[in-house]
Amino acid sequence: MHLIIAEKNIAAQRIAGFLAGTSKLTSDKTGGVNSYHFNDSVAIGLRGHVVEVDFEEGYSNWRSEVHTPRTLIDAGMIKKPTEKKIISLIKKYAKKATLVTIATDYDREGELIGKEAYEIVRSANKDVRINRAIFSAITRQEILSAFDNPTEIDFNLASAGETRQEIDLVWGASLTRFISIAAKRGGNNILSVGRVQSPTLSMIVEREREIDSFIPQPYWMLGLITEKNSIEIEARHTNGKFWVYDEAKTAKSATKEPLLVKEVREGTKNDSAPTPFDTTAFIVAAGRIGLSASNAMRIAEELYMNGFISYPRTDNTIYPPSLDLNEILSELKRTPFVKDVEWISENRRKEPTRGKKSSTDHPPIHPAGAAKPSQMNEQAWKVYELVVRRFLATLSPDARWKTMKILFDAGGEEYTSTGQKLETEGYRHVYTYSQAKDQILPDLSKGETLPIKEIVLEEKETQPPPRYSQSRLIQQMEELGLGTKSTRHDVIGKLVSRRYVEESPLKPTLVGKAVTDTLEEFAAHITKPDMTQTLESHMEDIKKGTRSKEIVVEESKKMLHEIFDELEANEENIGNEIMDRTAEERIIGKCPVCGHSLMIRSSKGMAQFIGCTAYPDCSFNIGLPSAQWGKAIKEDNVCETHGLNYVRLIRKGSRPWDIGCPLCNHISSNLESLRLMPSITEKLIDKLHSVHIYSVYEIANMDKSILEEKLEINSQISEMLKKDAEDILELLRKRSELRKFVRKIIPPRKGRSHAKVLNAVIDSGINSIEDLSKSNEKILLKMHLSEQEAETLLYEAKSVTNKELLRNYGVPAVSLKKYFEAGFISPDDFCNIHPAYLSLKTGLNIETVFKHVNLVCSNMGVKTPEKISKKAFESGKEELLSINGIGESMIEKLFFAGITDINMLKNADSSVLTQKTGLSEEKIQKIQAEC
DNA sequence: GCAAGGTC
Repeated sequence: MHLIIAEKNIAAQRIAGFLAGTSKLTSDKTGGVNSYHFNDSVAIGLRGHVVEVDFEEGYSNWRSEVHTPRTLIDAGMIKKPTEKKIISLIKKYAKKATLVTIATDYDREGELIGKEAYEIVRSANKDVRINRAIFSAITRQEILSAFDNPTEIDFNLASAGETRQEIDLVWGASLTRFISIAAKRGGNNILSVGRVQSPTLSMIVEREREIDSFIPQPYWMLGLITEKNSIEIEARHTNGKFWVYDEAKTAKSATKEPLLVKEVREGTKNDSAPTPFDTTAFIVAAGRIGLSASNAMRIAEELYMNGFISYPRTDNTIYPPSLDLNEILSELKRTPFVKDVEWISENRRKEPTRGKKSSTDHPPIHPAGAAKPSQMNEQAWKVYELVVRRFLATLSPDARWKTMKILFDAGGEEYTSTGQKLETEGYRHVYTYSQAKDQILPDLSKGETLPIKEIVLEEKETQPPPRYSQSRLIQQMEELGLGTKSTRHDVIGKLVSRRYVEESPLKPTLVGKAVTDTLEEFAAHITKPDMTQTLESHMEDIKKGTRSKEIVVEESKKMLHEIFDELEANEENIGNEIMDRTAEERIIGKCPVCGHSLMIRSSKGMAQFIGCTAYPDCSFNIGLPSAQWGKAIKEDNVCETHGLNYVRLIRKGSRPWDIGCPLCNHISSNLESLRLMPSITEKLIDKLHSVHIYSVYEIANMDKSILEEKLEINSQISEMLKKDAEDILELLRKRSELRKFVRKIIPPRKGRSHAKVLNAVIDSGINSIEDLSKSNEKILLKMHLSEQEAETLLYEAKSVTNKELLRNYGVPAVSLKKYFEAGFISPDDFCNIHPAYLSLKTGLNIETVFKHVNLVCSNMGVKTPEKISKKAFESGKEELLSINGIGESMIEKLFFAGITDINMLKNADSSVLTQKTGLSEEKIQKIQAEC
């Protein structure tokens, strides 16, 4: 059997399709992994890398005293399977295979992925022949030829890839751990370092430094406006920027009529049709139509999966000869772009345009199938259209512009004006993304004179360089060789999620700057693109066989050790420096009480709050929602009233929660509860606010004398306020308990949120679970509840309240559970139902039951029933059972009536007993007679 | 918990 292993499922499917030809092709799914069968062959797709490198066991604890970050440098490495199902399926087929062909992508990572597959095959089958098929496009022609002329795996090339993996892991992991530990950061706040991310961050930081240190220079621009045939013409002084005002002014005063046309230069300008899309060019073009890099890639991936466009991750800008451009064109006739396709067939250029980079991995991004707008959403359609139009543009002729440049003389001062007109539309007919702007000048001829309508002297300023946009940064990364076509856009996402940079345009945060500066000082190598460039050249040597992986890795490790010498000697400084510089990230303004700084802080667990840096001298603080709702971060906006930065809670995978000004939020969220205090007045609230007391909690917990002093009130009022505050706190506590309770029991339904039910409950004066338990179903039915729900809620409320009451009376929880299970849920049950019956139903010892009944009754002020000893109780029961006609079920009824022995039965009044037991008088008299 | 590289 012939086993074919491709890099991904779709590739396996398409390869199988081409190889099967007219033979029957079937597919099969095992454990979520597809395989494609034809003749005696099976094709399976990997999922890129199916194993990953990691450190051997024992290095997972970051804070280990023994395995410090430095020890990672020389730690052993293992390959961990990441796609176990795929691996086991490959092993299964490998055992039966007589030939295995590795058909992964034709680039370095593809070769490494191929080698990983090779090793998996070998582990299951020592002898099977394994060859390699190479192709740059999954077209029938290329695939058939690749399988007709197989080669061998290039182990040198794969080894170059492994070198990269090891160096990346060792540098990345050791430095990430070191710097995170030094700055005391863990969990979501680690400070990551890497060969690609750190130089990328450094570029953003460097740009920000240029912007910060930029000193704008004033300059002046001189221009004039003239006119011919009512067409206005603007002309600029040929000096360009005047750096000295006086010079500009002199030139302006010298500018005099007549305005003489000195020269008219006409020419043409070629406007080349664009080259085929590689990933970077695609991202840039998508950026121009308003898509972020990651969105563009996500959509392109979708279009690829649905067969509308070719593989979107490529470095190639030259169509391979095997790509049938005519076939694509005829396919596109079935799209709304049919008119453009027809135009191409009449105007097509001889050869398609070609870019500078040809690579072996995949063809440039091109349309792969016809699509209609109804098959996808609007954004996806925009992307599809872009790919189609770009493809058509690469087959279109260049555009041509007619240009005109006029030189004027005005009293010895020279001015110039340029115009342009699209002469040949060319590719612009189909590629409509940049508008062709004509700037038409009227016909002018040498020697002609014109009037000067206006002379304009404008003061301007030089501008700092702009911050990077995502696509500009991706272009820059590509130029420097950082990252790959598949990873560049992810790197930016990584920097954002580490909170090193903020998006659009990219701006470094304090953390980003601090980390970059530290690395530049102590580990400069990893902050520069040179590291990648050197690595690339070493990998080239490994591929050629002139250098070994071992030597390259060893050299790299040696260098990293030297860096660690410096780092470890300065660990404390490095940590303090980063912590100091990033503290500002959490300072949101001045403390209204003492003027020191207010800072976002977090305590153990999930609690977070805003506190004063002068604590404990100043205890001003504002509580924030728990971090489970999101981590509090400072925003740029500042509250006009309080001068504090806004705060927002961010959590992965959810929308951010905007708190706004934390003090405004604090005030408004506490106002309602302050107003619940009976003794409060609006005037008093203003007074409280003016001395920075905002919550009931603060009043309740504040020293009485301090409260008097601050509010200038007497002891009587302060006492009242504190009493009120304590009551309100208790009320709020109970309400919050009630909320939780209702939430737990009543499921939310459409049109009936928990909030709606809860508001109705509180509005009707129910403030605690206890209130609820004393309520009735009629009231509850008004609260958007069904009868069933009202009943459940009432029952649960009673049960919770009673349980708490009985616990307070001293009934132990374990016994309580038994009473509840038997259906005795209220204190009344304990006083009204005879202990004998309670004991029988719960299985609890009679003496224990008496003890509990005693506790409950005395607490409720009810007389306790007369005690019976265990011995008397048991013998009484036996006596009763010995009477003819008394069985277990009648014992239950007798116990319920308080009859526990023969004597009591004999002396009982039969009519009373009838009532209590529900038995007929006749029957009672019969058993009484048996006694 | 760490990198960068595949792919979904």
